[in-house]
Amino acid sequence: MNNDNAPLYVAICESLAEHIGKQSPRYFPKLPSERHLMDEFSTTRVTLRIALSQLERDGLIYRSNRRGWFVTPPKLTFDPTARSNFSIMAMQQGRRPATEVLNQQPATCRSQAEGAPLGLKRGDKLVRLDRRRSIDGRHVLLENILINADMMPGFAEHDLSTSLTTISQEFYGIEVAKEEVTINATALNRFQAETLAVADGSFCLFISRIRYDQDNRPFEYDQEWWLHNAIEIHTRSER
Amino acid sequence: MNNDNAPLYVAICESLAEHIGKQSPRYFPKLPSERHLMDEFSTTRVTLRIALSQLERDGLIYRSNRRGWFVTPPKLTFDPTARSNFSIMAMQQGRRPATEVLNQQPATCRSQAEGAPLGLKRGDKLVRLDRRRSIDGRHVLLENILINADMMPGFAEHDLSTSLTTISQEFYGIEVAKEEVTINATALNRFQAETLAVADGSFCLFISRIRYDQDNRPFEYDQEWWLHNAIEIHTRSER
DNA sequence: AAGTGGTCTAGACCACCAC
DNA sequence: TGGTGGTCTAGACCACTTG
Repeated sequence: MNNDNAPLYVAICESLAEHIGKQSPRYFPKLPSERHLMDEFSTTRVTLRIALSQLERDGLIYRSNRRGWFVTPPKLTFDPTARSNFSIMAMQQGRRPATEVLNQQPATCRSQAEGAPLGLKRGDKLVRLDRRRSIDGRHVLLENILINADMMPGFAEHDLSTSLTTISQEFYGIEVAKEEVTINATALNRFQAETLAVADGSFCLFISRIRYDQDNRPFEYDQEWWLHNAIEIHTRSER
Repeated sequence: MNNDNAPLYVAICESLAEHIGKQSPRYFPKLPSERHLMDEFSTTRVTLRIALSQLERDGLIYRSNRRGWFVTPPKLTFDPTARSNFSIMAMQQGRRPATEVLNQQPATCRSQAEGAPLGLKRGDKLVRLDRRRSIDGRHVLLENILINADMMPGFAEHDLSTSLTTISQEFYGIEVAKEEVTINATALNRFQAETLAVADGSFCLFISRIRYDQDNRPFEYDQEWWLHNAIEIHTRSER
């Protein structure tokens, strides 16, 4: 059955993975407790947790902080270059999206470094916006957004739980003419992990984006941290 | 100095991270042995390894299998939609690239599933090509490539450690007219990890790519596993 | 041959979540 | 309030790398 020379934790992984694979593709239950699983596989908690961490890396299971381990739902397919947005894409894929505004403040640029992506200097006006987004009730994404407030006066008075691109278009006539996207694999810091209710250091995809208008002026800088098991990026290029 | 309520492993992370940050940006040494660090921080190996794993997730350090922990060199910036290739991009960024052909065989399609990305049926001719690519002597990328052999007869007779796109162009007049790219965060399996000389289950970015020619026929299916700390994806889209 | 990382055991205490 | 996950201790043996 199992490769005899493989470490114990690999055998546990395989056994759990097989078991999860048999589940209904629409049912994503909590796993039994660590102590229960430890007994089941006749091992210690340390070893069991190595196995669980491995399955977490593979993306098969995830943990909700202090609540336990759960089977991971399917990833959301996301095209960073598409003329779409989070909510529309989620609903098109039969999922239930939600957006919460965590923090929303008209402010001024704190430093040269903060303003650099938007070409702003210290003291220039901007809007800071932090949002948390969920799929089917599970928090999957944290966003820190900076907006050039001089280009869009009164921006913070709109309902910022909706599509920012739509607001830019309809109220300010600003279109996304160019976009620069950067993708990195990294880990959540303590605060981010807490906000998403996952373990400190959870793996994530960090996507940052600078949006330029028709006159090639950067007007929005977007930083997104996605749980690594919640997103698949799909894009296409024609030449 | 440290947050008193933070777990010990977080304090160890911070201390090591600070120390690494002070290093020269061109020097990427091996860390002291785990037992040495365990003494230095007056803790046990289990706890120390949690800290090291955390720094590994952050991308600050990596491990070379059974040889120890090392400071991570800068990431390679990679544009999957650019008219460029691995070697050119690496050299442009002042790095020393290398490519090894691990396996190269003219063969036939084994199953419906294997041939699906290229629209091939069981028994159709294809070329299987596995390559390993390195930056400055460090293995960072594993590739499994399938090529439609009927579209490019004798493909396997070329030097397949060079740019496949160039071979397609120069010998068969086939250009990349469209590309579909998928990016997932996942983990290496045992075999892949061994081939890259890293620990089983190392975190990676999985990039798959289907290339279509001028007549919209898929001719190459490329699967790439990048060490997560070796690559940053950067792309731009104009509208 | 010595030392290293990879794996594993058998416990422990605490803070938090769900009942 | 009981059980859970989060964290930590103090050992151990083995396979492999390095000198």
